[in-house]
This record gives sequence, C-alpha cells and structure tokens, in this order.
Amino acid sequence: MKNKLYITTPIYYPSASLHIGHAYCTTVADTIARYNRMIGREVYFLTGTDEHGEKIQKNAAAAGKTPQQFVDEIVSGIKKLWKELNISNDDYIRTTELRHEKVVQKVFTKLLEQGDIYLGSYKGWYCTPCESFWTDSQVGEEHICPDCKRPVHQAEEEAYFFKMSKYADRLIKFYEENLNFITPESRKNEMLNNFIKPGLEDLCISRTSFDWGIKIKENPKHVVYVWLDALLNYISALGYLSDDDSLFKKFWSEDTEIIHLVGNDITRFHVIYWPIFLMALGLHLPDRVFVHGLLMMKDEKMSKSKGNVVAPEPLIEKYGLDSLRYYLVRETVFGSDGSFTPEQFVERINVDLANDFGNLLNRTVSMIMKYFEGVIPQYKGQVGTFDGDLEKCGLTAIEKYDEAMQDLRVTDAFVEVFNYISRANKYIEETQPWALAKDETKRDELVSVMNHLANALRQSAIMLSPVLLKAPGELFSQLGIEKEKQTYSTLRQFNLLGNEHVNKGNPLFPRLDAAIEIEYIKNLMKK
RNA sequence: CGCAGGGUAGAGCAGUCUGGUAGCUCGUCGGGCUCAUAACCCGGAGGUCAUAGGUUCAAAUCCUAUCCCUGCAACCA
Repeated sequence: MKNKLYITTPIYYPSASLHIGHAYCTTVADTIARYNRMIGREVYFLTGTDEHGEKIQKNAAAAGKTPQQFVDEIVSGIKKLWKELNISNDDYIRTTELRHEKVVQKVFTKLLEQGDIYLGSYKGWYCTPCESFWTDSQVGEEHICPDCKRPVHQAEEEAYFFKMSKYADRLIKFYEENLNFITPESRKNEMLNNFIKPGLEDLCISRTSFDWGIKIKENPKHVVYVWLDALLNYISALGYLSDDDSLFKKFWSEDTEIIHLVGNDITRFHVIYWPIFLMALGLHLPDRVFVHGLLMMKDEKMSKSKGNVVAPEPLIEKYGLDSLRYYLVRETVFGSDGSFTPEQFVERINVDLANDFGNLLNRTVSMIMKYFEGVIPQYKGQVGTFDGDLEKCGLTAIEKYDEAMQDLRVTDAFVEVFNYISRANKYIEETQPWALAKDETKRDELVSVMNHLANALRQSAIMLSPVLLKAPGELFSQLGIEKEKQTYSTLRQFNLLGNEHVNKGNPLFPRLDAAIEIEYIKNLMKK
C-alpha cells in the first residue's frame, strides 16, 4: 500500500444550494480520509466548487446579482455545511480563484502550442431568447427549447476543440493495464461501449456565447468551457505550475494513491477526458475513479419541484451529526444508487446506534458498576466457554473491516463492526452475568465477561471513529479508557483493559419514537 | 434493434461472477431473560426468486426470448 493518499470529492456546481446527495458523497470521502489518517497514512483531502458557466450567469442575473456575488453566497453556505458535517478537508478549491485561473490559462496555452487544441466551429440547436445551445436529444423531435419551450434553430459558432481521438488508443491501453481504475467495473464497460469504441469525438472547450468563465488569453472573446476548467482543480489546488508546487510534487506522484470520488452523472468526464488531459500534459494518472451511486428520494431523482428534497442541516440539528453521518455511510451500498426515506433513516438510527451499540455500552457500564464497584476488572485470558469465540469474532471483524475500507467498500466495513457488536450482545445472553454474579465460585468467569465486553466496545469505538465523531469519545469517557488505549495501533489487543473507572452517562443514542420522527422529517421535506 | 442497472416473503435489500437445503433488517406471531435505551436473545409463520422456454443429476444463479421499472444517451454537477 502506498503510504500517501490524495482523495477528492467531485467539484460541486453551486447553481443552487446543496442537498443531502452532496452531503452523502462528501461524508463518505471524509470517512475514507479519516480512516486513512487513523491507520497512519499521510492524507490530503480536497473538495471544492466549479463556479463558472452559463447557468450560473443566468441564475445570478435572475437573482439580480453579479455572478461573483451569487457564487460567493452559495459557496459560503456550502462551506458552512461542511463545517457542520465536520468535514476534514485539507483545502477547498474554487475555480474562480486566481490560483486556479492561472493554471487553466497556462494549460490552455500549452495544449494549443502543442497542437492538441484547434479552432473550429460548434454546431447545435440554438434558442435565441434563451441564448443557449441544445443537443439533438434535448430538443427532441419537435425541436423545442427544453427551457422555454419555444422553437430552436440550427446555429454555428466559433469554438476551440480538444483532439480527444488522438488519445483514444492510449486510454484503452491504460484501462487494460489498470484494471481497478474505474470502480465499479460496470461503469468501465458503459464508457467503452458508449463513448470510446464508437469513436471519441473532439471535445468543445470554449464558448463565446457567455463570458462568465476563464478568458482565453490568445482569443479573449472566448471563455474556457466547463470541463477543461473544472477538472484541472484537482491539480491547481496542489499548486501545479505555480511558484510553490511542493504539494503537487508530494501528492501527485507515483507513491501517492490518488482517488477521485465522483457521481455517476459525471463519470465520463473523469474516466475519459481527465486521463486524456493528463496524458496531453505528460502527467501521472490517478489510481482510481470511484463512481458512487446517487442518493435518490423515494425512487425519484431529487428535485425541488417534486417537493422531495431534504436538507442536511435540520437533520443534524434534530438527530445529531453522528446519526446523519452514519446513516449516509451505512444505508446505501457504496457504489450503487440508494434512496432516502424517513422510515429508513429512523430505523437505521434506532436499530444500529440505539439498540445495538448504545444499549450495549449502557448495559455493560451498569453491570460493571453493579458487580465491580465501577472498575473494569483485569483481563484473565479466555476463561469462559464463549470468550474465545467472541475474540475470534472480533479479530475477524477487524480484518474484514480493514480489507473493506482499503477497497473503498465503506458500507461493508461498518457492517462488519456491527456484526461484532451484535455478537457481543449475544455473548451477554450466553454468559448470563447476572447468574454468574450470584455464584462466588464463578467470579473469574464474571471478571472475564466484563473485561471482554469493555474491550469489544473499545475496539468497536475505534473502528467507528472515522464515521462517528462524537460517540466514541463519549464511550471512552464512560468506560474511563485513557488516550493511549484509544488508538488504532491497540485495536487488535484483548488484554489491554483493567482498573479503569467507569461512569454512567447519558445513552449514546436515545431511541427515537418512529411514528413521531417520521412525521417530523416528512414535514421537513414538504417545505 | 442506442447503452447500463434492476424486477427475490407485507416493506427495504443481499445472494447471481465461482449452479447444489433461499438469507438479512424492519414488521408480524410465540417464547426466553432481567444487566440495559419497551432494550437484548431464541424460535415460528410468510417467497412458484418478473414471465416463458432451454442446458443440467441439480438453476434465483448459466443460455434464449418476452414484459415491466429506473438512470444515461456527448459537451447537461
């Protein structure tokens, strides 16, 4: 495993406020980043916004603002949201920042000079009132503007193009040599069949019909059009082509694992155009593009007009950050589409966090208070019949957890942790500590049960700490476990605890009244 | 014949690559326990695995056809 990790979220488009779908991807990225820091890798985690384009220019005009004012406001909202979600990004790149614009201009010049970019003309369906070009499929057979529903006509404008076709063979070869580049694999087939095998078309990378973008120095009536601008954020943020490119040298390198998380709607740009741009620039290619699913709302894509959007903030306020983060990471298998429903949200919190995890801590602390005056008894080895089995379950869970995390199967990783937690709950039934407590000759067994339970909780809390930010600390505090015993390096140990003073606190996750809370969330969605 | 994913118990999903007693969570019914947040543990009921053919000793799983749902369809996060 490479000892450094560079992980990025997609570059979000701030034409409107973000919803829970964006929070989903960013939270998963954050969880991966935190896990890797925990195991000792050096991590650089980037997120940001892609702020140019016609849509923003229009939305800004409609709101009576300049484009810059418009994106500034939305971006400050996004940064606030990431703060509320406690996202641990190392940097936040905005494509409107000077450090980014300079890079895009330099790259454009370089690609133009080496002949990868040429001036041609862009043909499409044009809607004069909307001042927009549309594709064949967008205008449909009636040739109607999808925006204003008025007729469109064929039009042509001067534009720069990038010679994609020149690199198609190299791209296919790269796929063949890097089988894990695109995950899940089905996405690779989709890209190959749809776009590469039929012949890659050259990509239009400039526009003259609007001006909210990065000016092309060689021909200032043009602005750089979306993808050449947006994708470069991944390296402009590291200081590529700038005076200080130390981060770029450090993290855009052979000994760094470079992972881009993207939604399936922007897969094509990340697995075709981005590698090709990098090839043209003679740069190292990323290790992996992980295509996550979209979080849908009850089988429909989230959309404000359908009234099925839920914002993350009120959920955090009402249910706590840990609950939301856990739900996002756990509910949907990472890589396939999922859907948010209030029912699933409440169930997930109640079943996993309240009933299984929180309650296990609560019952364990109570018994240690009751049977051992609040002091965790010393580890005595595998005393009872079930001790060995529990330890084995713990070790297996840890092994599978690590394996899944390192393969970006984040959901699977946490399923393993909860298997262990369930096993510990069952262990209590098997060992019946309340019966052991009544029999002085069974004292050693009781000691062993309490020690094992405390340690299983300790291990679970460590494994959950990349996703749950508050609960593990609360757990350690209730069990009286000091800092040195909270680290990943002690994760596999079973003989660590003894003499810690526990103190009973509030339940980690109070059980929710399902009917009431579902109703509450449904009302949030209607607003 | 555009591409891709999906159709498995009342709900939500896994299993399909590497055929061999159909599994998980919730709900429901019954039991147990009492350390605990009406929690936890055990068990039952409930499925012709979309449909129709085929291969095979054996198919949810492989092959063929059909129906239905969803996303994408080139410059649109």
